[in-house]
Amino acid sequence: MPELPEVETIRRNLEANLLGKTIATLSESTHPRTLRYQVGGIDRLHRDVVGREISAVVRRGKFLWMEFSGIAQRPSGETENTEVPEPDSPPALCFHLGMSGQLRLVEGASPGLRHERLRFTLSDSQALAYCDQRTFGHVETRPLAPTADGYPAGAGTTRAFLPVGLEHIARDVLDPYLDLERVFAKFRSSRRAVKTKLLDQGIVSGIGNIYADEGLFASRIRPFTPAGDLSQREVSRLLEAVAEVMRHALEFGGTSFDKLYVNSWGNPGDFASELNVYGRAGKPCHHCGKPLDKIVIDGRSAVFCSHCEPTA
DNA sequence: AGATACCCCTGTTAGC
DNA sequence: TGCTAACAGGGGTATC
Repeated sequence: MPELPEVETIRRNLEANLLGKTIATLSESTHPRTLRYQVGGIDRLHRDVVGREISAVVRRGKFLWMEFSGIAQRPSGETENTEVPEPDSPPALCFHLGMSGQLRLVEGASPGLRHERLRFTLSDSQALAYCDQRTFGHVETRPLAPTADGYPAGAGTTRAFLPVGLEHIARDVLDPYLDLERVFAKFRSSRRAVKTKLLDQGIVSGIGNIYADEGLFASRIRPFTPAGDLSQREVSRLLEAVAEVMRHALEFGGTSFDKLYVNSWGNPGDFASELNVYGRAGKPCHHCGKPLDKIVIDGRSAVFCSHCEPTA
């Protein structure tokens, strides 16, 4: 289940291997759910990406997108409709991996991977395969528009352009331009569980169930504490704890808890063995040895240590 | 606008 | 042993 560290691991894989390359072809077969947000369907996707040179691989929270250079390199024989001028900036190719999406770098002629939904072959015989077992993920092109705050849109770019439709996704917990005052205000004004607020991608993005539980444990805050009961200092400590766990996880290549997450080379991350609480309900706390508790908060499981997380 | 419920999907696991 | 039911997860949508 890819969260920020897993998506960032993939982003770095792709950035190191795709910059400057051109998308040569796009597989015709796909899964309808994968393209459910693609305006114009696969034909439009094809038109938006084939012949484009990848100029950046960008991430905000759990969303990933590729920017293309301005001039399309159409295969010979295909002509552009000169009645319609190229826009200043081509649409971005956007990915959300959901809980089982994978972006894999493979040989262009290699056989299809399990649950492969799309394949972009590249100018150099490589290909990018998009796989998704549970089809919670999606792929689509979106026009770019200036960011509301004027700062770079996310990790991997200095350009302040965000795909249209992602404006509601807040900056993530590792983003230097995250609006902390807004986060504090959103927490302060809510009676909902702090864990629920952490998972709200419109407040601060990139956090899923794993890193929410781990961050709460690290900052010794119980997940069901009403967000508004926390002091600004506590919220600040919590966000820093989440960020620290994520930076640590990034060094391990992310968390592969149930083998659904692998990097672009098909390799799992190594952070699962470092987890303190997620997936460890009933097992002894690594700090105090007491069995970890598991509760349900707003429909999501939450594992915590009632001894080590005293703030309630 | 915030809270809430529900939906999508499938491989794995728990329980009978 | 073999079946069914529950479960996991993120985010979009609809309703209040």
